[in-house]
Amino acid sequence: MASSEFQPLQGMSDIGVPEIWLWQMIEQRARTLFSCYNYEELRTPSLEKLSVFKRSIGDTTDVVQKEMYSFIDRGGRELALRPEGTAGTIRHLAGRGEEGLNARVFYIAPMFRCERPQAGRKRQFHQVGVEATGVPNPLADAECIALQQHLLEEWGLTGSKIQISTRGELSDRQPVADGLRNALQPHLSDLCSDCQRRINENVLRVIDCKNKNCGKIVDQIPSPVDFMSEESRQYLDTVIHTLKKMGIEVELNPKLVRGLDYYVHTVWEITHGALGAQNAIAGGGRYEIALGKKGVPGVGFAMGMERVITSLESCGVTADQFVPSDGIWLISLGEKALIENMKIARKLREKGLRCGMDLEVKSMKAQMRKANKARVKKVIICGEDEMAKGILLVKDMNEGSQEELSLEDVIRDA
RNA sequence: GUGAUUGUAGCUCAGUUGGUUAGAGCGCCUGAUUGUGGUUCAGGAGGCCGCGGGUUCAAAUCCCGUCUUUCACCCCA
Repeated sequence: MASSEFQPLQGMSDIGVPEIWLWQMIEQRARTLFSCYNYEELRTPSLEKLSVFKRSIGDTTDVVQKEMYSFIDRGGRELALRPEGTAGTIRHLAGRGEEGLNARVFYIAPMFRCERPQAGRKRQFHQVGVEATGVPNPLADAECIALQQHLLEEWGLTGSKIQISTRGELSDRQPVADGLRNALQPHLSDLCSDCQRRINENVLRVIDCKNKNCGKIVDQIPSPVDFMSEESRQYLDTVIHTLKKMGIEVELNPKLVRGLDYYVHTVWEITHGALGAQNAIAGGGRYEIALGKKGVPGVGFAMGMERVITSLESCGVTADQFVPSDGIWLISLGEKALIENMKIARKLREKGLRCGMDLEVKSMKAQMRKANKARVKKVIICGEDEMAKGILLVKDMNEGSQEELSLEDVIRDA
């Protein structure tokens, strides 16, 4: 790409042939599966009031504080491009009253985060996600994880790992934070400088610090789950037990930390080795989102489509496997045949057949080459002889055989 | 936001210590006696050397800025 005039913005990309075939496969199979699980599609606007995200994702989270595209519009309103799908979805469902409190919706949509691009991280990226509202129920969480695992299977992804943990109930937060702080206090001087700061701001972050030294210390102290109530631990056990019965393998990881404020109870993450530093292809959890005086409880997940695609490619699922390869190419020998073929093409397309042709007179050789590139199954040759005889010469591109057929025969065979 | 890294044909990339008309492979187009693709052979088209400035007799090559690529930190999907 020589000139920047033709480039999209930093961290954003155009998606076309050939990758688009993979995207289409992913979206088609997702829609089909969601319908099997009784989820309906919901499309919310990309742009929302800033407060929608501040309140549900959390005012102090990095996503809100430093990653959002937010701005003041001409009317002086504070707006933001959505950095994730849950907040807008819940905003919508909360407005639907009672039926919104017991709904199942899915979305496939672009999200925006103004970060420095990196492997598996774009400024405009795409998520497929679901939200199922309703009071906390371990079976709902299990079903949600099962759906997600099923989806990965449909796409043909292998080698992914589901890690699960819990954040407990709201009332568990304080005991967990206090417990961790107390446990870490004796090791304070051995923690990295970031963690010394985190211990006051957000203790949970110490738990998943990548620093080796911090990791060793964290291994010695109790996990967050140990400080939670009996009920919270029981809830997680039920989720894991149910999944086991359903034949779904998950790995309990008490050190799993999810950054968004709205999570309560079950949280999980799906990772894949092909990814690099950003190794999570998906994340999910149960949440309780406050909107006005209402708290909307639910469970949901989001998967990063770009990350799913790099994972798929690493296990041999690539775009060229989904190239359209049926269809017909019309070859016209002479001006009159060109017009005749326009008429035939129209008829074939009315029957739902993929059908292409050159729109100017070219050599037969050139037209055959195009037919080959278009990967069509059959070629119809139309010239003076055929028009005189009132038939079409049909060539099978794989076998190389030719036969004379009527238009009706062609339509029936295809 | 911090630290690295990249930019030359549609694609993947060469391009010597600055030196004349910037190359290759793939792809594309045209042909190899009548109206037949994939293979082969011959020929051809196609470059703001990311952009702007500077140094120099001379810059794809050196310097500065800017945009972009890729990667890591941070955080997340």
